[in-house]
Amino acid sequence: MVSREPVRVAMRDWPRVIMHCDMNAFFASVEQQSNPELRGQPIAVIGTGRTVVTTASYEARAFGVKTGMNTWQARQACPQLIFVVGDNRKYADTSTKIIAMMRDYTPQVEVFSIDEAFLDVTGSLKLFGSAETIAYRLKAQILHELGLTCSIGIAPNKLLAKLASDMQKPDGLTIIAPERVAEVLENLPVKELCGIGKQVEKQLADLNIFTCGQLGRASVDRLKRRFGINGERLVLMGQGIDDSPVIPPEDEEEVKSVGHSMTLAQDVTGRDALAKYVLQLSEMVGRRARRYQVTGKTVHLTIRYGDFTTVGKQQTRTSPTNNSEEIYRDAMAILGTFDLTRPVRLVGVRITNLTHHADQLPLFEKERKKALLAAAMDEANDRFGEFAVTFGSVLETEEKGSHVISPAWRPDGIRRVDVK
DNA sequence: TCTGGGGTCCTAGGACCC
DNA sequence: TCTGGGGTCCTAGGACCC
Repeated sequence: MVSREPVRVAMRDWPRVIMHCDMNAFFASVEQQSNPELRGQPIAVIGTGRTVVTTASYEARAFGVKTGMNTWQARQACPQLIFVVGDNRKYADTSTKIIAMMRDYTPQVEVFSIDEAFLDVTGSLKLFGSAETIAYRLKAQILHELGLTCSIGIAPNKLLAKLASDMQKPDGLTIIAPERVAEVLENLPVKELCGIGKQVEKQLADLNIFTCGQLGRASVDRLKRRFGINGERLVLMGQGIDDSPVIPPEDEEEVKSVGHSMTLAQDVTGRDALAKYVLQLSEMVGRRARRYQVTGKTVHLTIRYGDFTTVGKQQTRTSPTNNSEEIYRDAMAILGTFDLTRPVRLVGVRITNLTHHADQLPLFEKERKKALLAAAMDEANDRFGEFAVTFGSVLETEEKGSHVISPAWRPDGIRRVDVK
């Protein structure tokens, strides 16, 4: 069923041959490669401020260090743990190199996150022999050039390829052939499928559905009543059916929202104290929106109180904007409607309802000046680093938007990998 | 010293218009 | 004057993924 050793599977008979490649402990492995002293050591990649473990090396995992632990918990699990503050640029650069290697085998590469990708290699089999050959060559190339390992799953669709890549870690290669699908899924807990989280798992358990086998045999009508339009998809997932295509970056849908949020170093009370964070976030959002050439008609502000209750409000404008000051003004107007006598832990600003613009300047003098000023500030920021120049009190804040990192973080340029 | 950050999609209710 | 229904836009919140 699931093969550890190479098996000669006649993949040319498969309707589609999909690979999923998942980098092993990506951030931690990159750090261990760039600093030999960290190799073989238990390390945890973290952010700054109130942070959690983003990635633990396999050495650290052996002690029970897990993603999502705070630093105190991680230290408890492994006293000799070495903490490394993550470096997004480094991971983005490495990721870009890996994507480029993948594109040597097929243009059909979907960047799922900074450390995961799907490849549709159906059309590449003739040239390279088999998907296994491609997988081995890709693994060897990534190991040789970057010193990194990955786990690869090969299956007839994305759902199963992703499941397969998860089955052997690190450095695995797992094939789920069409004729083995039913066997693999029969006793597999539903939670193992990508798309089924804790809540769906619980609701399925209420219906006495625990395994994919049971899910696949469930009544579509019954699941539709519980899950609405997702009911049918769930049954199909249980059967291992998934027709979703591999979508290369150039065919990706346009981005639908742009936002930033930050957990503050300490809980903060009061509008005035929060204003500078809202300002900084608005500037970050505006700057990125301008870089993407999008404007947003709706501004969202999110607040998380010290007790972790999270509230948000949105406000739709008469005209879309990507101007930091305008975003800031709207965000502050929303902020004023919340109870700010309670300690606030997190603040977030986001714009949605986006319009995508061609490269052009506004028609009216006032708007044109604003846009030119913003463009000049963007250029300075790009050259001198984030937040070197801004219109306000951002420089007074201690936290320079410490961009806490995540393996799912999409670096600039990854979304739009050049075809050439 | 519990609990990060950036997204997408879905639901459900209300306003408003035809 | 009263009634129903569909479409669109908006808002709040939550599930889920990395």
